[in-house]
Amino acid sequence: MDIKSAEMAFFREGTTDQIAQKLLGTTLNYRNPDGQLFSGLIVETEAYLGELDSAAHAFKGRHTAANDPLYGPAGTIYIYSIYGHYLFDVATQEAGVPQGVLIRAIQPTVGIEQMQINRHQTGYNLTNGPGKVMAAFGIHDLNLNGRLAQQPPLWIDYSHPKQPQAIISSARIGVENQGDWASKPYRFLVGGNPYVSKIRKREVDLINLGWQD
DNA sequence: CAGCTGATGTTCT
DNA sequence: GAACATCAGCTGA
Repeated sequence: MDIKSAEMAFFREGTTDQIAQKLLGTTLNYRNPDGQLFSGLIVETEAYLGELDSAAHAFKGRHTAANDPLYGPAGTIYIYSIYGHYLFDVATQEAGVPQGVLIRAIQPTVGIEQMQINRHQTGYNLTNGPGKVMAAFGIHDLNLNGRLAQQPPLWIDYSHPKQPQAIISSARIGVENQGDWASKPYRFLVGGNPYVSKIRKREVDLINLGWQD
């Protein structure tokens, strides 16, 4: 199997909720037009299971210009704008199956100073929410919508994932009134990591940040 | 720190 | 003109 096949397999291997969990501990990267690199460990994801999922953009097969990337092959980037913010998703199944994973939070590792400038914030507030991640990277448009997340300039590196001590699941955020599936446990997070959105201070692991070793 | 609320801009009706 | 996979700033404790 060549590298391209291996990369595609990562996203197609398993159900979308399994992929959402496998993405925890992998690295999200972005190289901006000035050549600056931004990286962070993915610490929170949500799975959206397509046509049957009442909380998903593709519920009942809804297919518009805006959500078209969800129908692309595994690894297709789906950027969605909401309330003036931009959110990053990746399609997880074969073309025509509109399932995907929303990246909700990262633990920054590279480009932190520029992220602080882009966000006008410091500390855990830098990237502890889906709109905050894109803003930290300086992405405020749909330019990379529909591109592949297996290659620069916006890509996921899953070659040496960091291992969570524990993966916690809960109901997804912000979809409370979106029907029967709203309460299903399709949100996944690295237990104890301080960059997880809405985590309480007393639940944070300040020694290992929720990672093994 | 938790909880509430107004601002926000794109998409679809 | 409504809906929305959000955020920051404010309040009260």
